[in-house]
Amino acid sequence: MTERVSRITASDVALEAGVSISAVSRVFTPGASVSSKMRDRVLAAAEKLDYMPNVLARSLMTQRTALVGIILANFQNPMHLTTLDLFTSALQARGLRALVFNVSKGVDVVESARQVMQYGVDGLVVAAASMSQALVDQCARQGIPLVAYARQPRNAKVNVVCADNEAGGRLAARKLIERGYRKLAYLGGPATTSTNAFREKGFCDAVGEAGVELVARVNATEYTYDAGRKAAIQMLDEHRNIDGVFCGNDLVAFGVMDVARYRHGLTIPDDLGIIGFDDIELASADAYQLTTIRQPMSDMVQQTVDIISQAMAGQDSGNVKRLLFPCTLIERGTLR
Amino acid sequence: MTERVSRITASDVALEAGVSISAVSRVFTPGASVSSKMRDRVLAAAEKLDYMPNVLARSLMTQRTALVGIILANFQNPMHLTTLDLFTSALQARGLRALVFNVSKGVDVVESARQVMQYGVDGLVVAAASMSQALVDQCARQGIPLVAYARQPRNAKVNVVCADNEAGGRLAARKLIERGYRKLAYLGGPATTSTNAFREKGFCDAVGEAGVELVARVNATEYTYDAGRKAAIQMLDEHRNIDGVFCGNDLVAFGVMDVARYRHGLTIPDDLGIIGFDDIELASADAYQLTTIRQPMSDMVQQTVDIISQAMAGQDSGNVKRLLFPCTLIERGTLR
DNA sequence: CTGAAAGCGCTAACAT
DNA sequence: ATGTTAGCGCTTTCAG
Repeated sequence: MTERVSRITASDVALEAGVSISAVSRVFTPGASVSSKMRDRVLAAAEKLDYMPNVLARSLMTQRTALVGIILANFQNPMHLTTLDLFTSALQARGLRALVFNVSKGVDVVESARQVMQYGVDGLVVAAASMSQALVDQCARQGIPLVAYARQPRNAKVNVVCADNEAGGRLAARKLIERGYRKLAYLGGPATTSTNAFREKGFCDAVGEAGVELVARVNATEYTYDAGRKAAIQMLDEHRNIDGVFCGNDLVAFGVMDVARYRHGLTIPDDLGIIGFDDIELASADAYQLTTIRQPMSDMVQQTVDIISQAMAGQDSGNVKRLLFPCTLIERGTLR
Repeated sequence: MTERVSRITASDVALEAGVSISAVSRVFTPGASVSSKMRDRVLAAAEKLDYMPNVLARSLMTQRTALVGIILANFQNPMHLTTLDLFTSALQARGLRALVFNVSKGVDVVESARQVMQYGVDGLVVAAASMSQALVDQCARQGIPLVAYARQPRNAKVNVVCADNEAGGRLAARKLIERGYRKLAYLGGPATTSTNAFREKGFCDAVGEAGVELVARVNATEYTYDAGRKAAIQMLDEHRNIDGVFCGNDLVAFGVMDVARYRHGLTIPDDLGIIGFDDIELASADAYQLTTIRQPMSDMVQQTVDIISQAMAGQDSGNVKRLLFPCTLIERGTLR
């Protein structure tokens, strides 16, 4: 019984307005060349029939879809809701749409990328996930701008927008040492992630250079509270003398703090100093008051979208960009 | 210098394999009718040229895009990262893709819906955002399945998948009363949201029916920690005798707990009982150990995707579905 | 400024 | 089972 009326097309509007199809097309094409008389007639007919151009059909001719693929791993880290928030907003502000792919649960990044490319995306951002040479090549071949977001791949031929995690690690080390902590530990995120690698390197290098003892160096299996808690239990049980720890992210830091307080009865920041990473909303909660390192997410996303839209506009300088954004320490109450 | 090679098309493959274009098309069409000899030749050529069919061109004929629009407000509530996680996964599992729209910051839902429809989406889910009659009508007219997710609109003519928030509110009230709390308060989310309205109604009704005193009835401006904290400061300052509060969500509950503990020196659960909503990861953190109400998100998302894909398959019974999912109480440490 | 005609990459009858 | 022929809804020369 459902009257399955197919969508109104340009020719319907043309008929209604008594003009040609091309006329309709021109009215709906930004850089047009239409008389105001024509525009009014067409617009009236379109309004009446509730017409909207079919972007897909259009893209077949224009070779532009205004679609930007976002491949995101790690839907566990609450920070990435902000990532998606910022990306969708920034894209929408430029008239672009986000085609989101989830590669969390063992989904193949390369396969996802292939699928996303079948939609003729005008750009691709791979956020917090690794990517293959094949993917990079394919994008290059098809002239699709590709940017690795919040990731520092080894591959030199791809745009990178990322926090300067290594500098962030050094910053954490310097601050801990400056405040008198002398038995330091690193409790990072998954060993496989590039964020972990750089934060760890920066931290450990700076600790070593200062001649301070690095008591432990552990990885949580995920960037989550539970994983942080589990890792902390093991680490703190084994090394009772740790007095300062730099954590892979805020969630992991919360896990460490809870284990320290509720399992070992330690006082923060006197017995144990803590630094996190990301500055999520709850970092400022009274229960944690976490001193942490913030990355300029807004700027990073904006830059990413800029790179993509510039490349789309053909203002592509051709050479890839590697943008590392400085992190800042947000002082709260977990350092003495 | 960049050799802007346009994408490989079916005719390129046909040429390479020495067959017709239709043959190529058939090989890449699931319900095919191709000899294995042909399939091999085409596949070999496709492989060699790295061909992938253009889904947009295809959808022009098939009238299917495999695109499902997700219009989401409230990118502040960390629970919705789970929402997006589940939706993208469930859609991908069915070969569908998520076209995500952000209507957080004063973006018009109806306008977003129009834009999303220009992409010829096969389905539309409006998550945690209000929708207009116009949108409902337009979807109906074009035969696009539409479901309101985590929302209970007044409009009767739209599919609804939502937690039974009213029952959840009653559950909270009963539990608080059962544990001996007698000066109750409701500290909900934004007054404009349907979730708040139903949770509030259920809670207040049940409190009233039990003849227990409802001391305060307040709304946080957002479903966030900060908003919860602000509202709690005011509420707890004004009403010192409150001994039990049901919160709009877990984040708000954290705010209330922190104000109670760190500003008023109250002990939870002895001086004050707390119940939250959502059961986010941190609800189980040692620092909070929040007793809360969980909605079956997985089931809800699965049902939503089912409704959409059934409608797409034409197995549409025609009548709209209104599914209210039961909530369950997760006991931790904020009730005596 | 406007209309006619060709064609974007693909699928779906229709023949063979 | 395969090739041929028409389009899907739109943009874009090209004439006028």
